[in-house]
Amino acid sequence: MRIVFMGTPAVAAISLERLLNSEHTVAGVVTQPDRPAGRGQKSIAAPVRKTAEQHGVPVSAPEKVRDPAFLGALGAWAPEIIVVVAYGRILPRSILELAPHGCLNVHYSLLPKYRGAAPVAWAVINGEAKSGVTTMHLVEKMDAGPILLQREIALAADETTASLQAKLAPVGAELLLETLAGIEAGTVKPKEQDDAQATYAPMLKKEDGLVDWHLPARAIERRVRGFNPWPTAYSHFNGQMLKIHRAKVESATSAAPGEIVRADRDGLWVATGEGVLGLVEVQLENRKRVSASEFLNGVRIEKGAHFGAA
RNA sequence: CGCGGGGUGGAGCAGUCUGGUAGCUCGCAAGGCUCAUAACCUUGAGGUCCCGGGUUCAAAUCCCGGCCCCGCAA
Repeated sequence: MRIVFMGTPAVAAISLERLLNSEHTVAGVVTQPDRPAGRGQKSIAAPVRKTAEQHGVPVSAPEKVRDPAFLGALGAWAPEIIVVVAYGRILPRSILELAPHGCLNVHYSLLPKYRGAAPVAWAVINGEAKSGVTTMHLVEKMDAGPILLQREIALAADETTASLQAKLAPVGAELLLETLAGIEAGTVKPKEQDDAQATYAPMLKKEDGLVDWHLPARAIERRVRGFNPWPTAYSHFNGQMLKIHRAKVESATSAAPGEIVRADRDGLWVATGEGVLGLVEVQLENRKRVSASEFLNGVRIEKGAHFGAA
């Protein structure tokens, strides 16, 4: 089929790569404009743009998706179907209805669960045993379109958003091809979602990473994994921000949430609302990430020291 | 020119403002103690204080230039 691909981050680039290596024709690619990023002010190109350019596929990166010039170019590519993978923008009806087969979306959850911007992270945060990928037709309501194909995947006990993302990306690329083949053959039948079963996975914010020590240790540990690689779980120690990259759970406790109950070669143990959280790998602001024992080598822990109060 | 922090024995850090014998925790080596131990005690090895200039009687510390790392913000 003749396809226009819309996407932005690395996960999307993997699907695009797969499409480019298939029998389908990618007529054009749409991605987010390069934005100044990084420590200096360097303009960083989105992964999808890099992939497209490596393959010599024309790229459009409109500031506004309703820009008439862009819509004209999109129409000129004459797609039979538009494939959308983590593009990062709500598409207007004019685009949803532009191609004969409409817009096909790859969503990284088992819809109707986890509709929204951060389905992978929330699946980890909520301690789900399984997640997956869903392909569906885009409609105007967020992630509510009819489902085409779906595939499950089990989460590991130490799953992070980063690791799950990495697992899901190739599965999504594969499911995308299957879906396209099914559409061509007329064998996949759209199935309406049961809206009553829908749950939402809102976009994460920087502040979400701030650890609430009143939560149970196991909940905090899941958040540490869910917020990896972004925004990263963090707390405050001696007035400085301390990121928590990895942690583990221990049961017993009898101290105020946030208080350091033990600091030895086994790690840095902090009391929570329920149970004790062992910090395994941390990073003080402006410092490199280090193991708990290395961190403790350089800090002096006073009796009653605690996390939380900045 | 987005804001800011940092580069000190193998690791993590203090010391830099108020120049003058390089310090702490850990690791490592040797010895001791112990039924025993990642425990404890003693001793020891190990450092171009990122690089290059400058100021000074004297620079980890002050000044100029460079390289590298990191946090914030995007």
